[in-house]
Amino acid sequence: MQPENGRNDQGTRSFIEEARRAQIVRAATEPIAEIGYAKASFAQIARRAGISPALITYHFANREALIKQVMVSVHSSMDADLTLKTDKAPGYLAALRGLIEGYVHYCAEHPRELIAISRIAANATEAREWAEQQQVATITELADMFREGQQRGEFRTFAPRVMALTLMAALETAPRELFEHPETDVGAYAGELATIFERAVRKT
Amino acid sequence: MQPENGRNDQGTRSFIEEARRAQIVRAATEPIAEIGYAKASFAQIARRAGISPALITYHFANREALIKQVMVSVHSSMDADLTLKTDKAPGYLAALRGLIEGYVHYCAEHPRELIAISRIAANATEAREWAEQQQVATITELADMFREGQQRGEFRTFAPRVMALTLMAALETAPRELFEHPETDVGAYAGELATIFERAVRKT
Amino acid sequence: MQPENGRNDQGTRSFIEEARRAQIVRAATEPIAEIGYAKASFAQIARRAGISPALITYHFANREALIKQVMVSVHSSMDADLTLKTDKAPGYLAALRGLIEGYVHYCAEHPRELIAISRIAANATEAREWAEQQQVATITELADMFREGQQRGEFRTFAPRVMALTLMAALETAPRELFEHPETDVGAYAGELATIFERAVRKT
Amino acid sequence: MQPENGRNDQGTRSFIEEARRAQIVRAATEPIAEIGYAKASFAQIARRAGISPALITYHFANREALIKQVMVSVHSSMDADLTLKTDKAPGYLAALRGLIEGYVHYCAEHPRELIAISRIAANATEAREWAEQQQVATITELADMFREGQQRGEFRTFAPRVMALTLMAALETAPRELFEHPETDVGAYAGELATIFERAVRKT
DNA sequence: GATGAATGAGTCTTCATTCAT
DNA sequence: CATGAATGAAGACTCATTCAT
Repeated sequence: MQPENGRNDQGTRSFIEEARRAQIVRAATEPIAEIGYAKASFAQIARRAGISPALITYHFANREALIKQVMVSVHSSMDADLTLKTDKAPGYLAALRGLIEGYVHYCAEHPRELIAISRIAANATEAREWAEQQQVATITELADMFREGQQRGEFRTFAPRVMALTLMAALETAPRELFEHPETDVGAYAGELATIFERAVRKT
Repeated sequence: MQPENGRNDQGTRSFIEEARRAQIVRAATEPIAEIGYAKASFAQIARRAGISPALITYHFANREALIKQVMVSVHSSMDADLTLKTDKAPGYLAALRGLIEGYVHYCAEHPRELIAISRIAANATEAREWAEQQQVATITELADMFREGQQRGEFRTFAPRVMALTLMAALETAPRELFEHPETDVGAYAGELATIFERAVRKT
Repeated sequence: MQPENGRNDQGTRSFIEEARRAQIVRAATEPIAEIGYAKASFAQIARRAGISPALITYHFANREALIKQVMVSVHSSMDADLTLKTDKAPGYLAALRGLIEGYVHYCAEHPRELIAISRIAANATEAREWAEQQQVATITELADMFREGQQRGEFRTFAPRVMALTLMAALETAPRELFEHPETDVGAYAGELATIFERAVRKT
Repeated sequence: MQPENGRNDQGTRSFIEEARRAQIVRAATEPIAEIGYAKASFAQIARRAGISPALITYHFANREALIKQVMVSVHSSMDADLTLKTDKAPGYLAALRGLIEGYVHYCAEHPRELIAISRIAANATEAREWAEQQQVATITELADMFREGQQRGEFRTFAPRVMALTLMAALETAPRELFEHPETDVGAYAGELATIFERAVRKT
């Protein structure tokens, strides 16, 4: 009998429950990144996790739910990592550079996760909607940051949303480049990218 | 029976044959853009084209062949359109601006096609390989353009490949934005994007 | 509009009609022998005949009808050939030898036709029924021949039907052997086979 | 999901797994014998087995695998049965008679199985290859037996291969005759057939 | 908690057959 | 007479999902 997908009466999940879910989510990431969303079947994922396919359905209501959880997990662990690195920058220009370099380095360390979520975003309807909301939020945050930078006089006048979109796009293209060209000098890549946007936003 | 996938002895296709192929390719574009590559089944495409699923197989050897043709068609009509608009720019900075603005305007006119090929590129093996070669070529061209601009002294010193990747990413994000926010002022979007890269590459 | 499958008001077929049918039947034989009954599609047959698949349906009511005609044609041309060679044997033993040797030589000359009909017999229901009637007739004839030979005192006492079945089987296995082992000495094969049955039927 | 076609880590199959496979193989035999290899679809077989077509794919990698298993199973159970009956014959003539009579009696008991494999052998590529190897081996064995019998002086001089082929053909025609004429006196049939070959091989 | 067995819905594809031209 | 275009029925096969154990 299903545990109403892992929640008991208090809506919480047991420890072991949570551990299994995490294991499955992790096991799902690689096949998606490597053979694509469509071919990453439960059979594939289960084999990699060393469990039976039926167990996936036991822990996740359906495929969409699992896929969405992959997105959520990758996003949240990335957020956790990046929040540590950025926050305490001395100004907006510096914060921008910090953000970009932090993200690029994160990409270099977790290429598969990020490729997986890009694959998911291109396919899974429900997960994409969630991701789009996230993205809307992120873009809004970035745009706000740009706007504030402009108000403080650190940034020139430009359309914050266009800049935010462009930055997002530039960041999201990093994982694949780093994955497909592992010889890339990550620090240089990060620095160049930061410089591009620094010049794009700064006055003069 | 099959017309050996549409080629007669001279390797040509009849007019009606060509028209059907084009119709099917067009009909395939929308579902791919809207519900994703994986769910755009023959049944979906055929329903939208008002034909039977078997007719698709009659005109295309298999799914991959259809999908690839979608890519090729979109690319070639885009190339045709863009080639007209660009070429005769008076310098590298102007060429860059012309390229960006031209592309953005094209996106505004054909958002579904471009979204479709981005979805395909994220999934279809054979079509992706073709698309990746195209992309590699495009990036190389862009990088070459940047390099030449540097040699002519119009551009500052920067890593051409990183700039090319970033530009590609920025361009490829345009269709979705314009599709999802139809109220966007296309001219302004194009101008802002061009300015971003202008500042990113120019000296001073 | 269909010519009621090639028959005009008098139930006859025009010359050209007949020629096409013969051409199609001939063209059908080889693919069946070579790639098997199941894979010998109209497309295959039509390509080999240099006509369109639709024309086959135009001349034959359906697949079964074509297949059956292949059987009928092969049988009748074989009968025509063998009748010439056998009839005037001086006795039953000699007739038996003549029959066997004639058949084996015919196999050596027309292996594909005979392989084709064996393939058909193993599959096509309607054609098989016709072939079985033929076979019943042939076996009856052979059995009658054996019975007469016994009455004339040329043959020993044995069950004519079992002998007839065995002879049929032995004859029908010849085409494949000759086709797969083209180096076989046909005359020797025919002689050995004739001797086997000679010894099986003769007195002492 | 699929049990990697029925094999667990030790390469073994569970009892229930094995039982289902056997059931499916049995269920496949009849349609093949009755309506032919080509028309014995998964749907047919599944209906007769009282299971869903998908379950066949669950237990067998693909159609070829199932078909081959039918061949293998029939052959092995026949071999097991015949080995018991023959072996201890006092001489080559007696062995020959024992073989023929044993086989004919086996045919009388399992006509459908033997008809099925003859149908398969005429069609299925992969299974046919396996069957042809078996047949080649059998013919070689028979030919060797004849050759030895000649060396021992029990048999007259004749071409062993032709005799072996003829015997094979005679044996393989038995199932159909016994199936279509159930009133046949099996013992008489077997005896007559044995006598035919006895006379064909013996000296004098 | 976990799984092996089973299935139904859905995939692409093949093919004989139809029909307007 | 002949065919290119088109289709419906059927094929094997995939896969997320269910359920008894």
